[in-house]
Amino acid sequence: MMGRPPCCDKVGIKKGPWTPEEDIILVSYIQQHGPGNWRLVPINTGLMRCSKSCRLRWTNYLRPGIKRGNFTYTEEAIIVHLQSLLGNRWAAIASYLPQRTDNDIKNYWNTHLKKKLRRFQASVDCYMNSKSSGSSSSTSHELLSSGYQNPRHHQIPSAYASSTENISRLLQGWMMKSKITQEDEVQSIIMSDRYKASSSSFAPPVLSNEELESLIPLGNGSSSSSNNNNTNDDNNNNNNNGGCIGAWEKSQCTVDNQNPPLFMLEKWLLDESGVPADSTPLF
DNA sequence: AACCGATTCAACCGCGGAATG
DNA sequence: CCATTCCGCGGTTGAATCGGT
Repeated sequence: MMGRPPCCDKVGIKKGPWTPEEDIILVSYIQQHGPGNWRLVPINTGLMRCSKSCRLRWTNYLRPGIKRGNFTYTEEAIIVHLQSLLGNRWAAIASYLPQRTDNDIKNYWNTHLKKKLRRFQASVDCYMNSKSSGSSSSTSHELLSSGYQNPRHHQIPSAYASSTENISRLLQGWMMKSKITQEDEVQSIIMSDRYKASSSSFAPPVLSNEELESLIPLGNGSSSSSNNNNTNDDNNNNNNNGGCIGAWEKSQCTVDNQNPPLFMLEKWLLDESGVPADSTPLF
């Protein structure tokens, strides 16, 4: 026989939102067999879902250790930073934030951060124009703190989101039965071969919270004339030698005529998150 | 209270690379 | 190698929800 055995056939496949009953079936199956081999999941469980849908449901909502709800300013800054380095490689970005899924990060970028960036760019343009005409005495801080508020930023999770959290909680500890901490567990899941494979050629280090935070040096005003028009290919090159942090450092000193330096954006993000820009540096 | 546009986010789709025989 | 299938990723969709009028 050539190639792999055929996937589940597409006849009678159910689509749309998952029910709690389906979640329980999926979770208890994975509890017994572990994640992976998705082709067999609908066959063995009787779920009328395709293997893709099962994998997506598990990786994005049911697996233990997923953090839902509002993104912190630290997470925002990390995402902005990594997006500038890696482009829209959400899986790679998500590997730096083990508690967040690529889908969540992608959604958050598209619904929140992209708008913030646009407003930020507009503010900077406005500031640059007023500077060149010499007509304004506004500080960049005043300009960047332009009072944007997302009315739904503190949205309450839906009832069923809570119930999936509960299902996840039931699973806490099943995967690594022994003495490891929950955080270790999350990281071990993320870095298991299966999840590592999802990052394909990109294999970043898994960072502790402290290390993550140390990646966000705020208020560093250094800049150079280097160009920030990173292409994805450029970023891939950076990744290949594990040089992500090196590239990161490069971006720290990066500014061009179109794009403001990242530290300004981070400062602005903090402003918007209600963190006093001039308060004691967090890191 | 009812309508309507805007927003969010869970889920789907299509593609490309990896894996397999 | 080649054909076939699996798997994971990123882009997109659309139902649910929110806020304004």
